[in-house]
Amino acid sequence: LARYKWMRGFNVLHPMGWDAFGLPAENAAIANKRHPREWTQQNITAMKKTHRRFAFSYDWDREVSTCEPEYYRWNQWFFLKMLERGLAYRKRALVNWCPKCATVLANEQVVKGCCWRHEDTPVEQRELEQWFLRITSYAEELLRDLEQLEHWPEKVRTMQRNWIGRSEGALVDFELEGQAGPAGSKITVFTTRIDTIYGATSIQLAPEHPLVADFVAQDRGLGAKVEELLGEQRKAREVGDVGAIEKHGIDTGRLAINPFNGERLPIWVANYILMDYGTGAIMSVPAHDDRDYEFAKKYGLEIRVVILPRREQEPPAAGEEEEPVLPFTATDSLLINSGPFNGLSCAEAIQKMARYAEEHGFGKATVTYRLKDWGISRQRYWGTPIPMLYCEKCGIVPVPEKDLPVLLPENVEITLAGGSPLGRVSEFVHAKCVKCGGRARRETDTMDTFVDSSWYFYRYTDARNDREPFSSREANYWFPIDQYIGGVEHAILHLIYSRFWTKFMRDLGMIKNSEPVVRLFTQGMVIKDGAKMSKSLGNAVTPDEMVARYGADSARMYSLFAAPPDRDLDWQDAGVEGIYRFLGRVYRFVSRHAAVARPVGADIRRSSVEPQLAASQLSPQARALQRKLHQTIKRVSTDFQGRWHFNTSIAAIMELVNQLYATEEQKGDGVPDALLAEVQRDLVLLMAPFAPYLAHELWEMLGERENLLHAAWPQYDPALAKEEEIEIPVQVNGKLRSRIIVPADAPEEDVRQRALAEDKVQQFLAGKSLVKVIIVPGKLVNIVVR
RNA sequence: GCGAAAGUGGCGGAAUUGGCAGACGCACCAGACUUAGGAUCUGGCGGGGAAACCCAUGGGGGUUCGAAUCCCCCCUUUCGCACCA
Repeated sequence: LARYKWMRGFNVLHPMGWDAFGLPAENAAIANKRHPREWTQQNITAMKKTHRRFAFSYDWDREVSTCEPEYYRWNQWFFLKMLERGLAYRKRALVNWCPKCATVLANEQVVKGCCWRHEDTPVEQRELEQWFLRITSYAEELLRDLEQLEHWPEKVRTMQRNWIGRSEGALVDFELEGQAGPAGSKITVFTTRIDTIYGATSIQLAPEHPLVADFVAQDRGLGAKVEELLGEQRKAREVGDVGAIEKHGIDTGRLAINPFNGERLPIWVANYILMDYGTGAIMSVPAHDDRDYEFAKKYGLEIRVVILPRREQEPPAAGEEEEPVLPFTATDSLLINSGPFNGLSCAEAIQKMARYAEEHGFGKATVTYRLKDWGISRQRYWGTPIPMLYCEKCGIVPVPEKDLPVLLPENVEITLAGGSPLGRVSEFVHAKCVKCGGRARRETDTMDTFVDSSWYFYRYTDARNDREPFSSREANYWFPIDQYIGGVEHAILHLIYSRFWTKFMRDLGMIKNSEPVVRLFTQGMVIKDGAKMSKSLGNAVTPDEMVARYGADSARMYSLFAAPPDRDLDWQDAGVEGIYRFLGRVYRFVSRHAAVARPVGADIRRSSVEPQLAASQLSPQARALQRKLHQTIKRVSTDFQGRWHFNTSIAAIMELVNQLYATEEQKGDGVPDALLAEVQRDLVLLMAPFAPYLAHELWEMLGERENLLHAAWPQYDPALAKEEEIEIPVQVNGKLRSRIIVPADAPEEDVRQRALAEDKVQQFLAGKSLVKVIIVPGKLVNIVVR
């Protein structure tokens, strides 16, 4: 895979290092078979072997692996820093569980109800004690700063915006009538439409709402029905289609008081209310909310209109509907039936009513996010141990900084049995409490490996540092990253975690930047017969086979030629063969003509062998070749600097080679050796990024002594790239009728005369009157007649 | 349902700003060289037509001297979001 990624041409453009690649993702069994360090070492060795051969600009001294003890230490150190600042906490929660991975997943790691690595495996919901990182305390900033990431794809920014899901609204307390239980005596609802509160006709609670437990305690009959609702909701979640759930609810028989008008509203429990959004409780306003309307219709609840389409205070005209069509959810309207708030616009009412609630102590304006805290506990062998102890006497005790790192034990019996693999290693589990010296149990969960990837690139700047994660001086020199490359699949995973981590490190005073990455480029995926190629799902295309058959150059060059890198690539084996043929064509040409170019002792740092070949002294054919060369250098160079559309770069090189063959066919008439030598030399340099093996071999064949990698990139001369004569299409009324060949710098009047003089043009002019002649210099002539 | 991106020959794709639609490659056809060709080289290759010419960038309108490109409506595909209160 590493080779493949390289073939796509991305790693070579990455100045700092490689991705935390090769995490064994297939399944927990494979993942846990070996010590992560061993696994990674193996990968690094393989990478080095591959990259030495291809090597461009890697700095091997900076090697970092996220499973080195030093890396564990700093992960753990960061964790303790978060703990100190209240950003890491432990709670019992319903979490996503992938049965294949045998581990917990964060919300971000669930795709359509399935594990992000096993798209065919629905996640289950389990209740577990877990460690969480409070990414939500950065929600506002993570959202706001998206605005300044102007060099990120809009798509990724939108996805993050949606994921954070900011929503402005209000909290309102409804007092409970009757006996209160341990969960308290009021229900707090979250609403974005406080302006409709006079239309509320019931309260709906999530089945897991704490108050529901109180109700059940007081009314045994309720319990079973609530369980049923909860079951329906969990099932819908596992299927990943909460939206399609059929709404069900039960009346608890209890009442709550609307603080605005003192009305008593029935309290229901419903299967479509989610405990983990807002407060897990809503006020139901059937007239002005689609879902509430559907629910009220089903159960015959009262529907009360409190918003009317705006009518500028005037009575409706004759025949105009008095009542809006329900449910009426527009907000550019007026309040009615709302006591003192009648006649206000919705927007006004939202403000005033929230303020009113706050003044009277039963509510306030607030902001809610869809983003939830990041659950990082994983029940795997792979990962950084969470540095915590559970003491029988002292409770939860962090491992002190001086005792870090807590390392993974070496010899672990790996099975797919439930629970953390570390839990079965008694030497690891049994520990002494650092506070009281008594018996303590070590945390046996490890951290999500996304923790590793959240800051690995900072470590690259100072990989050998054993006193701190990295020095601020180094990091501030290098950061933020100018150009980051990866797939869109990390839009709300890695790319949001690492933004969070960066902001946290900034708040620790370690770095100055608030964002890790200035420019983000998301490359397309490789698709073969509809199947996509990925680390976790395996290779739809087997690079090794392609490499064995056609060589790495062909396979790599094809992958760049077949589509621009930001688009998905539809892999076709026949295409690789085409490139293979092209490379053969280049090889054969240079083999035949290498003898003209043996610049013994030539200065390798000069951009060309013979830059001063006077254009005027060349035969037309030689001049054409020279022009083509300079045009090609120009095209390839600008593609590298601009859009990275290497497919067109390669097409340009192919055109140059085609022209070389055409020239050769005509017996090379009048092409001086010096020119041919220059063309071949530059051709090899242009090809080097795409076909390095071949380029190196041809380079030697041309008699070059020094390493190709040290040679300067060829330069083009705009004057030599320029055409002396150009062909200009001549249109009549926008239709192509003729072409004329004129000197490139011909004055407009000449072009006009030539165009009008054309026979074809005259034919179309006959019997009509000339309206005007449009001349786009160097491009075209359009003659308008009527 | 909401949002975004895309739709160009038999196929992958070119056309950076409104200016020759189809670069480059694959596939296919023909020729050359050959004992042979699944090698190589050369040529052809959007559709219709004998030709002149006409038609063609998902469909329909529009702006313009001129539209694959800009605007409006519609269709299709892909991706993201979706009882988020």
